[in-house]
Amino acid sequence: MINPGSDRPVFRQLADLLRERIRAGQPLPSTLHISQEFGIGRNTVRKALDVLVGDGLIVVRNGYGPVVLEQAEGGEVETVRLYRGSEVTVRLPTEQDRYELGLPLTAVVPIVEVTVGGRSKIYRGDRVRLTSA
Amino acid sequence: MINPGSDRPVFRQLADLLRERIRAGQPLPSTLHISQEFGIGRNTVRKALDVLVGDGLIVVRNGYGPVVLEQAEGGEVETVRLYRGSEVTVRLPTEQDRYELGLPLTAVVPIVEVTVGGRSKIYRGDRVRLTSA
DNA sequence: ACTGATTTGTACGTATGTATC
DNA sequence: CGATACATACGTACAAATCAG
Repeated sequence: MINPGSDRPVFRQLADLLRERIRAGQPLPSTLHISQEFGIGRNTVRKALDVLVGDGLIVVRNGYGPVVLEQAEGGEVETVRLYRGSEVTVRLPTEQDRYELGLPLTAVVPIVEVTVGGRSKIYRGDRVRLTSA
Repeated sequence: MINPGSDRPVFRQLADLLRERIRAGQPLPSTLHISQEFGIGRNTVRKALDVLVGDGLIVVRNGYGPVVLEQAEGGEVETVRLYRGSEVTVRLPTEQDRYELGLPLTAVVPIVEVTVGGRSKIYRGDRVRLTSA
């Protein structure tokens, strides 16, 4: 299963294993269950989950278990049409952006903000393509 | 300085303080120094640094101290009109992007690529604003 | 509305490994 | 080679959010 002496860190090995489970359609148990199943500290399990959050595969909420997201929306690139008057700005994620998009602290991902008619919407820059309609 | 009983987590409070120091042009000492200065555990300091890494303010390397990156501040913002058929993608800079834009190796800046009619042009994401014409 | 159990969030400490100087 | 500094991983504890009854 997991080799503690491997070159690849435990939390990455675990993330790989959990990724396979998610791909197989399985839900994720609590961090405590996972830590007991693999004999790994809960902190390490949490770090593995951080990786999956960064991949857009799951989200975690306080007091609630990990939630597996739809894989179609997970890594797919969304195409957004820009109508006349749309404005686009790009930035690195603010704390608010990370909260809204479920980005981990260490993920460096461009944020795209599209504003039209005073309303704005943000996207992960690596998962959006804009076309001027 | 830092209020452990605050609603705002310690690592976020610390991240805010360190962000101000970076803005003031100060370098960051080691995690051990920071933890001793503020009386905070090193793990918590490390998490605060994670916040700054995610913001693109610093980078951390194994065996080396935190490195404050150069920030794009005060640069002029260029407005680019997107005509019909334009496509926009966003990414973090490749080596080629850095060469073309003269970006320092340490600068973490989103790159905006505008493609129209097979020709593409890249911009620094923090110095460009796109408007759909 | 309240209680208790579960689960995640935060924070501490400690130890060891690895990279850099 | 030794000293410094970050990376990983363990354990522990308590707070906060959620949920089931």
